[in-house]
Amino acid sequence: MVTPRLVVIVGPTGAGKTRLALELAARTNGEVISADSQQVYIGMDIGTGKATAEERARTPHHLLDVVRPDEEMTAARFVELADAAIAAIAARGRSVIVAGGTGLYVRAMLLGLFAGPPASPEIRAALEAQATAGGLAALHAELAATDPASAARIDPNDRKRIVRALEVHRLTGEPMSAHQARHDHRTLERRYPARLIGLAPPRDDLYRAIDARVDAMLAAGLEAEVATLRAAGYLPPLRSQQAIGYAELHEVAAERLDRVRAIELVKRNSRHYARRQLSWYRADSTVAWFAHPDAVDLADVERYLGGA
RNA sequence: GGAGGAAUGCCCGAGCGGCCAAAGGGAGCAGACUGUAAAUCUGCCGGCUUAUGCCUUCGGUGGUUCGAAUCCACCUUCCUCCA
Repeated sequence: MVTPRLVVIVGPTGAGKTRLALELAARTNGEVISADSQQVYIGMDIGTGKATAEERARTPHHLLDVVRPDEEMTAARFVELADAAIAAIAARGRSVIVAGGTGLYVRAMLLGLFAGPPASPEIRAALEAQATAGGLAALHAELAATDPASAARIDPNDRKRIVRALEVHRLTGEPMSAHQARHDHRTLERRYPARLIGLAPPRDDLYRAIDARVDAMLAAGLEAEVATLRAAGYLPPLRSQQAIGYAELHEVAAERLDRVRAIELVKRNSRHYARRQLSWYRADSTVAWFAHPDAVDLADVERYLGGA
């Protein structure tokens, strides 16, 4: 059995990835896999911009609603689930269309992650304690001693990466950089043949679309969605509740932030996020960019999926 | 009509004779990213393609001074109080 070809649609929020994915799926008898780190959460529909129930009824979607908001989600887990979904779709003889907003997930799916250990809550807690006691600088110094290569690449202020690097070292007795050297993204072959399509509208249009999208989410009941999440006990310290649109509205619900200001912040944070997405994908020279979903040559993509 | 106060870079805002192209924040722009990634982190941000370099800035004009965003005068606009 041959590995299925993938069409992967990437780009910032609000660029029209979902729309394009849907069009492509309809046209090629395909199914959609969402490569989005927030759409995986059950009960977070409006704010994460998930495909609607009708759209999902028409076109099967995968990797949506796979974990509760209080569960851990990781890139590795995403890859497992995506692999299973891809295999299942291919077995049905349908085409696979990936719509990805989360760069790390897309890359992990295409290139894999180094064979390292999963996160260890105990070690992380110990490391965090060490950081609060001796300062982040002390942790970075420790990293410099055990894994100079990683220490050189990781900024002394980048707490999360310092912790992960130290964690990998403690768990495997080997520097993280050694693991990474064995799993070099620059030279690795893709796990699936894929065609990457990037959507990048002119900046002004993108920002306007993002603002409008936030207003539409609010109109669609984002606040009620947050209220439901709260009622279920899903509150901010949770990673899922730190998602843009949710974090700000939780603050409003807790009466710590003015609603109008919160909405401004959601828009601004969405813009910032869009920029980060752009800079992630721009670094990938294999992406073919289009300013608008309509600019994509669907027939050409269809041919690719057909094996041409 | 009278008495005070304020005008700073895209925005907010510090500065109150030299160390100021001017703190800090925001916005904007660029980037990093290998199991928290909608997270986390970095850089740029008056102009000059690079700069320990040059040029033009702190409402306007004119002064004082070796030297002014900082002091003085007048003008303009805004704010507060009295009438």
